[in-house]
Amino acid sequence: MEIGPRQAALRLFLLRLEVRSQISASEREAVLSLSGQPQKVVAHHDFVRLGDELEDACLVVDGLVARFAQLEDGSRQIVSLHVPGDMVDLYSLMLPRAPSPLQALTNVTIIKVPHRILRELAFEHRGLSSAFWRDCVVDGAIVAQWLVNVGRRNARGRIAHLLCEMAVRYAQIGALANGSFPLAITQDQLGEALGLTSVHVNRSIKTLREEGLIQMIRGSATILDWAGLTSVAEFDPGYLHLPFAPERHGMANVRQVR
Amino acid sequence: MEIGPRQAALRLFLLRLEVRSQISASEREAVLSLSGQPQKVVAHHDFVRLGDELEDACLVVDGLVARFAQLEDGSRQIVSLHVPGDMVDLYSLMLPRAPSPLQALTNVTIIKVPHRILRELAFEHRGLSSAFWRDCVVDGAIVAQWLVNVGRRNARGRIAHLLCEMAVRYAQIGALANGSFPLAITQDQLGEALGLTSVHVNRSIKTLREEGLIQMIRGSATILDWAGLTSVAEFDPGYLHLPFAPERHGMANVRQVR
DNA sequence: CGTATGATTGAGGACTTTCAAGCCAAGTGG
DNA sequence: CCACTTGGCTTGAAAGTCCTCAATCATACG
Repeated sequence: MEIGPRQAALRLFLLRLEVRSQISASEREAVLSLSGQPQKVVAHHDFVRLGDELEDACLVVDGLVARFAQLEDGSRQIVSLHVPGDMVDLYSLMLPRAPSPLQALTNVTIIKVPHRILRELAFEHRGLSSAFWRDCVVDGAIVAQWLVNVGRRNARGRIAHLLCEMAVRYAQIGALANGSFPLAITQDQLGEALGLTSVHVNRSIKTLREEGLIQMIRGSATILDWAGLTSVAEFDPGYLHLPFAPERHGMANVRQVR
Repeated sequence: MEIGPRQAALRLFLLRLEVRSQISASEREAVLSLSGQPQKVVAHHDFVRLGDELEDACLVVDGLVARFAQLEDGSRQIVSLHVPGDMVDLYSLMLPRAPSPLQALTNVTIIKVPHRILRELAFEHRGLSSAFWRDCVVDGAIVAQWLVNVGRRNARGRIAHLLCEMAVRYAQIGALANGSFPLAITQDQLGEALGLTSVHVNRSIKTLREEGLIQMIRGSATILDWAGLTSVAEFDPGYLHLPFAPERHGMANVRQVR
């Protein structure tokens, strides 16, 4: 039997909940039977605006979604990135008035899952209530790591750290192979996430490339030297609360001789 | 009847929960009867270390507490600041293995509230469960704002924004009067919070002072021109989810003529 | 094939850091 | 009561990182 995109996204969502929390069989079923029709959003469209009164949370089915803030001069700071299986604004259950807008960085498919249903689930199932709460907390911990990244590292380190994080997160959804994962993000958007200009992002990527650590072409990132990159980034994946074994993705934990 | 420091801190904690969530009378009583003896921590001491297995959450009774991250070179990034009435690591209910260390920036009094008791409370009282969850989410939203601050604003703007935020938070606990509040933080620590060096913090504070916007002396910050400062900071208090009326604290919303 | 979006590179300037020194207020001990 | 110490604040000069402006290049697409 073929499974649709909705089912696939729900499985990813469930899988991540299970990695971080204890989920019972009935809770598992409840999550997998969540409703909501997939809908498409074109690249660069802000599909949630600041202050919107939300009645649904967005589950990413396909593509890359960003949560961001915008200043008066129009410049943006991306505050989090979301891959398929992420419930982008699960926190909106607690803050239905959107505290940050959401943008589709690429063409995206999302499912709007009604708050009402999520609340019912959390009400009926203690385990899911905790799991949702915990996921919100982990999301916060990731933002905190980004703050450390932007506050303390130089451009090269910031990019390295982001790439490490995204590699682990793409591994979790089975989209990391031979060190490559589909990071469909422009250098402009990377700059918005890292507190840099696209020009400087470009130069720093060049440095990392010349060091033999990474490669980035046409929406795909490849990590050539996991040990080297994590060392540059001072990356410790603990904060993601995901299992990760680099050697299972063609990223032998051996620093190349240069 | 005199109330002890524990009772005072619990009242501040409860007050903030009530501002952000619907709390029933029985829930109110339950919060106020939380146990835990006050204990003192001397300035600069890291009283929670990375990876500690926690069995309590820390409620600040007095002083200023910081959550931070430390890099290999010893440099630190402060990720959040906590004033009296804040349950610093409420999130530890969901992540008992400390994801960030905690430091006393000043001499501090805290109460360690057992997770067990908080869990019982959340289990018995739906409203408290939501309130705790929501508070975790708001804490995350504050960190996200800090990320925007560090990622997008220059030193002057960052300091202005932090001062605005802390003014609102001190107002909430009744510690803002005539634009002054007790921000007992060194310029070194300010730098650690804002991704700057203390030298540059110093120069930027000087600028703000010369512009007639603020004054900072001996552990006390004074906002001389609220409108001017919020304008420099592009500050919008919404993300704090606290009530705030500047004119009630001797901070008329009128920009001074310079 | 022209157009558009994103990547790349150069040059100059702005903001921030580093290193170093001096200052000031508060606390300590003789 | 006063030298002495200490932690934190202040300032100067030089260097470094990152930004701005601008032009060129590459790739995809209608």
